[in-house]
Amino acid sequence: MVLSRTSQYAVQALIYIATQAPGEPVLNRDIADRLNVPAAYLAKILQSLCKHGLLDSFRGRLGGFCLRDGMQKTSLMQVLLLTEGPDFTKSCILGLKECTDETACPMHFKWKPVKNKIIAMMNDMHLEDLAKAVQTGKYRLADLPAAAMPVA
Amino acid sequence: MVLSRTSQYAVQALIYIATQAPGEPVLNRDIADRLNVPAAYLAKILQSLCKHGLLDSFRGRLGGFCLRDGMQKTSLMQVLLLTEGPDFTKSCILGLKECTDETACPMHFKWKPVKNKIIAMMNDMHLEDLAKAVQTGKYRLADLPAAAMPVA
DNA sequence: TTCCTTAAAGAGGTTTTTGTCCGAATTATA
DNA sequence: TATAATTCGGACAAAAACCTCTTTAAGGAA
Repeated sequence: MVLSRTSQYAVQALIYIATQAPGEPVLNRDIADRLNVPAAYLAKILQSLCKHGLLDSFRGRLGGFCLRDGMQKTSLMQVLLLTEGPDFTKSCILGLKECTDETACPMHFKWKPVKNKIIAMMNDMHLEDLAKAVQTGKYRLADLPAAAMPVA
Repeated sequence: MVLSRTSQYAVQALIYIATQAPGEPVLNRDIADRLNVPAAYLAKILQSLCKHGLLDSFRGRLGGFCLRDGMQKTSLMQVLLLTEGPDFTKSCILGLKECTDETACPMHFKWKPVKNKIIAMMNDMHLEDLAKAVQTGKYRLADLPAAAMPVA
């Protein structure tokens, strides 16, 4: 309804990494297993997050990914601007290229405050806090694995 | 950010049709021109809206599409449930299949009220009202045509 | 009846998103 | 040094979303 799958994977992975001991690289495979997400695809996403400075990566034995120093405070908005693109906050719900208070689509003034709530929410949530929430055990980052089915 | 292009085209077209004289079929071509949207694609969308009972269609001369009787009161939510699918209102922002108050993702309780605002908004807006808003001339359904560029 | 106009239907094409695979580079350790 | 473990980079593949084309059927008008 709001985020691409790529964004969802990125956010899940970042939160998961933020729950792990800082400075201890986390394996792509472990993240993928934990989130139940395609590993090769996730690797691409993590690489991209590295290029954008959110993560550090280490090759070879004991390699993996960890949050770049200071990036625990990253807001979801910062992440989404990378994964959804810089126009993430600018979109008209009807798809008009130009939709401002002056030249508005008929939904503009109803949509605007809601959109602003979304933006405020994304600005308000930080990896750190989300990671802590997960660490309490009250919240889940991924669906539970399906129960093993008996073989007919 | 929220709606597929197909949904955007559908909503735009429905509002446009609602601005036209009831009972007077509107040509697919006219709608497409007016909204600056691919005509053949729009035709598919309108056909689907017919099958779902929002529109009536007429073939041959003086043919076209018009709102089915009574459908001026259709809410955007009704439209979006058709174009985005029945899970439109159920989605977890992180993509979890199950994300409820009991088994929640770490964003759940922040996202929930915002999602409910979106749902309320979509339930609140009806074709009729949006059409009237457009008829005042204060709101636009499509981008203005690009100004003709001088040739070099 | 014949012609023109229109939507219907279905096949197919393109683009974007999502996902896979493989070889190369890098690193710790035995 | 050799080996195993890991990310990197690029090419490729599959699926979904978006869009086009062609033919057919239907309806109104000359």
